[in-house]
Order: sequence, then structure tokens, then C-alpha cells
Amino acid sequence: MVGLLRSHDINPTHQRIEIAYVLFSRQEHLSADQVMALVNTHHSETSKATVYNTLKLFVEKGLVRELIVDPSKVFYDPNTHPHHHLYEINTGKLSDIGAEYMQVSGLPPLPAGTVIEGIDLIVRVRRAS
Amino acid sequence: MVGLLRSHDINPTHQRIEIAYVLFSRQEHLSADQVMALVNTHHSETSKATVYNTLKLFVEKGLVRELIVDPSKVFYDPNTHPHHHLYEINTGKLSDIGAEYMQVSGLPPLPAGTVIEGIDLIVRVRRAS
DNA sequence: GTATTGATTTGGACTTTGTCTAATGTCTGG
DNA sequence: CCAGACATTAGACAAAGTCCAAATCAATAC
Repeated sequence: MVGLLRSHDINPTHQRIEIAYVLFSRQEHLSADQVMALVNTHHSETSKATVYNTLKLFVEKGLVRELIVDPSKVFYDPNTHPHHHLYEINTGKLSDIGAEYMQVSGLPPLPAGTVIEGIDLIVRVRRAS
Repeated sequence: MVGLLRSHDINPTHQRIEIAYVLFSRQEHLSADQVMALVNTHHSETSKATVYNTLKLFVEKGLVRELIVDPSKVFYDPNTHPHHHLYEINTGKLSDIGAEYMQVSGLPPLPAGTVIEGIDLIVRVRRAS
């Protein structure tokens, strides 16, 4: 874990290691709230501000991917390999779609002076009524 | 405008007409906040609750499309034809990508009992540094 | 060991977006 | 003109996230 952080140019402090561990030990999409809860399961150790700071740092350093899918909260995905997402509207459940299932082709003209940061493909499903 | 609402099975009240007008007269992506401000430019006419209620109704009835792209607010898109979106991370600016520029192929296995509600393709760009 | 210094963490106040509720207003068919 | 259904409203509330100044920590210098 320490090595992973160092290799992404992140100073491995106690709190950062804890948060990275929570994200990478289970391969799930977690919200800041959930990270907060998981890090502090035993005794409260890490503040809300630190959790938010750290997640932002991880995103900047490319350690995790930020998912903007749920209208009310951001999710963080420890898997940074190319893949897509499936979101169940009713439940808020989020799961992966392997890159082999769906492909994106073509690129739009970009506004002058901008570069692509990422391409998000999200399949939204609803429970059939 | 009244006809448009009726054709989507929406009772055309004064407030709904105003809100629809704001959305459809300019072809832009607006947040609830912006709709609120635009509807109430002259004298305050429409409450926050109504704006939110109405936008939700419009989405349910398929009159506008809900865009979850910005981490802090939902945008509403009066264009319901198939197209994609380009989001400038630095500025929060959102623009359309014509369906002809990018294509999505393939479909993932869906969880049992669910149907596709929509597929969102978002290109995120950042100002080159 | 102790001091220094910059980086990190923290509690808590604050902001923003959106929801909820109970009361009120409006419209329509008979 | 009345009943009932539907729509709107103000304002309280909730949840997610930001901000800031103070406290703490970690690493190095001496």
C-alpha cells in the first residue's frame, strides 16, 4: 500500500494508507461517506475533511477514478483500467461493465486548448415495472 | 408550448408553461438554479419547490433529459434526440456532441428484471496546462 | 534530544442543492 | 356554485461537500 502511494507521488501518511486500504482491499465503488464509515469502524480516526482531501488527492494523482453517476454523491473507483459502468436508478447500485462488452468509437472536435481527461460511458437501467 | 405539454400528457399550468418556455426557447443545458433564476427574472413568480417538482415531472414524461455530469448539480437538456455531451471540468461548461461524431456499440448483460433507461456518453476535457 | 519548518490533519461552521410537509390556491364537471 | 382533485407555496430540513484557522505531525538540522 505504501509502495502504491509512493509510486503515485503521494506522501504515505497514516490516514492516506488507511483510506487507500479501504478502497483497494475490496474492489468496490465507494462514496466519500462510505469511505469515512469504513475507515472509522473501530474508533474514530480520520476526519471528514481528511477523507475529502485525500480522495481529491487520489483522483488528481490518478490513483482512483471519480464517478459522477449518482445525482447526489460522487463515487470513487479503485479500478482505473478502461471500463464502463451500469447504474441501477432505483437502488443506486453501481457495477462495472467490462471494456469488452461495449466500445466507443470516434472523437468530437475539442474546444481549442483543451485535452481529454476521460470518457465516461454509463448505462442506466431501471427495474421493469 | 401548451401543445407540447399536452402532447406529453402534462397539464399545462401557468408555471409549467413558463418553465418549459425557459428551457425550450434557448437551446441550452440549464440547472434547476438557472431555471429558477430565469423564470423569476421580472417579479418572483414561481417557487423553488415548483421548479424542482416541474423538472422532475418533465423528466418522467420524457420532455427533457436529465444530465448527471457535474458533481454538484443536475442539468436539464431540452434536446431528447440521441446525442452525447462534452464537459469542461475547469469551467463547468457543458455542450452537445452530435450523434454523428461518436458511436457506442455493444450492450452489457443487464441485471435480471431491469430495462435500459438511457446510455450516457460524456467526454470530459480539461484546459491544457 | 531539541528546535525548526513545512506538510497534514482537524473540528466545526458554512454553503449549496435538493426534499418534504402542511397549508393554501386553482380548476373542472356536474 | 360546490366538491374533489390537482398544483403551488414558504419555509424547515437534510445531505454532500467546502473552507479555514489552529493544532498536530514528521523529518531534518543542529
